[in-house]
Amino acid sequence: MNEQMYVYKYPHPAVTTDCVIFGFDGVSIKLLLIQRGIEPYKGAWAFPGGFLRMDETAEEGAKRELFEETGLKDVEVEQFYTFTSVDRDPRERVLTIAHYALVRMKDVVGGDDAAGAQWFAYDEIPSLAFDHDHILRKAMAHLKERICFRPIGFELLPEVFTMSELQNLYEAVLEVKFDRRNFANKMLKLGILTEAEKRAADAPTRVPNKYSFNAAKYAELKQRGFRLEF
Amino acid sequence: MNEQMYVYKYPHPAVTTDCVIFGFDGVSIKLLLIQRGIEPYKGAWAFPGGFLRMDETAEEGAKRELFEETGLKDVEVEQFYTFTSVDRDPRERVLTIAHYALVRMKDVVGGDDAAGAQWFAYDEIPSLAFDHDHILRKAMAHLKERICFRPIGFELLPEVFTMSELQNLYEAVLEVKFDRRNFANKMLKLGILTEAEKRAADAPTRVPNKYSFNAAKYAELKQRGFRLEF
DNA sequence: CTCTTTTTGCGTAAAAAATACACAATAATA
DNA sequence: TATTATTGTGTATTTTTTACGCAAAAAGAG
Repeated sequence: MNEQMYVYKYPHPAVTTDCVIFGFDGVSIKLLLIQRGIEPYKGAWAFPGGFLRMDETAEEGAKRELFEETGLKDVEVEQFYTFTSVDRDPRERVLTIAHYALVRMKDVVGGDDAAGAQWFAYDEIPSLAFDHDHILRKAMAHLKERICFRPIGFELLPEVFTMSELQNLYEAVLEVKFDRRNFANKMLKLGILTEAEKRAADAPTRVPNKYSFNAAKYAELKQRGFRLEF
Repeated sequence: MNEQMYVYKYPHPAVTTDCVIFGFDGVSIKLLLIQRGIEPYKGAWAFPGGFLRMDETAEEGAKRELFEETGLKDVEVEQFYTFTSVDRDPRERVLTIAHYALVRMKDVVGGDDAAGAQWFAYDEIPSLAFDHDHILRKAMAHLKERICFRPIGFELLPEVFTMSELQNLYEAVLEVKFDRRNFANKMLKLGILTEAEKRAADAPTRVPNKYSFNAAKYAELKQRGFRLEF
């Protein structure tokens, strides 16, 4: 235990990072929360996160905390907003640099294990610690915007999926319904889908076609962006 | 002069806010810079900004610093990214919460007066202090994205303007050229333009039509967003 | 096991939107 | 005074979007 103190000539805020982690179970969007073990808000649910260290960037800090609290690693997190309300933390002035990430739900090891990390559907989220309700709303809005500019399926869906699953994902995020044929046409025209396991043409069995993402084209579109109009 | 010190149990970063201010002179996009009066980077050009106070949000701090350094007030600034590289400031660990705003150039009082604030065309910007080159690139990318989702003309153009001026603005930001008739059609269809000072139909004088923004519809579109495809 | 409901594959016709493009008159510039 | 650039005006063509029906198979209900 060391009693070192840090002294500055001017007041400094504390800085934390938080991670809003989105998943998809085939039907609806889920969020990964942890139950706080310490005060303040002990016992309340919150987004994984914690104090930034002096030798790491915000992104590095977000990834580190995410791993420590949920076991998730090798996740691309992206900063989306810094929350700076003066009284958002009862202890002292604390800013939080909020990040989000999309993950396959099965990649989270102890879904609801000892780690205390657990998935919640968006409309079943309990009251959250700090201003995390606010962060949640902003993150959701961010995801809604993002889905129209960059593909998001690769990170959220299993390797191989059906067109309906993809459509369900888009409908869940955007909260709208699409015509199934037009949706498929639009997606296929983007050129990021590969038809996987083509059914034998002679087999008249009516099983949904399976698709996977063409990683190269997906990455290119994600990089370059596009405009999806719905 | 007070010698007060601020003591924390854990190290805290310093936090600043910066403002990237965009203007438009009818031909090209301009940015408002100030010349630093103190070390580090004394004499170098930089975006207006400074240390966050403990009793203000980032947005409030950004506006305050902007006013102090350039005289600009009543400007809507919007946060777009927080820069957290470990060594971005030689003095100590400093994060900066970067904001941007669109203003009419004439609203800046002493354009290049004692205040030391001055407009620079994007491609004539000198080497900047800190990591402000980096901030600049990110801000520019941000503006490019934003122009496709929200109208930006109202903040940058004079009250009354011609269709060519509006087109020049879009071409300058997006670095492309449009067919003048198609551009006008697209803009008019958005419904945010009002034809100002309609020329007498009998006056065969070939002077450009003047437009202004319909503030209500502009605000609605800005709020709701849209998708401009070019 | 049978019946009902839902999902799937397949493609086209109609409507809407985007694009390319010409000419004559005026204003600005050389 | 001559040359160049800008402005107003509208249409034909191409491309994109949208709405939509049917029959077979799978899944679910009873």
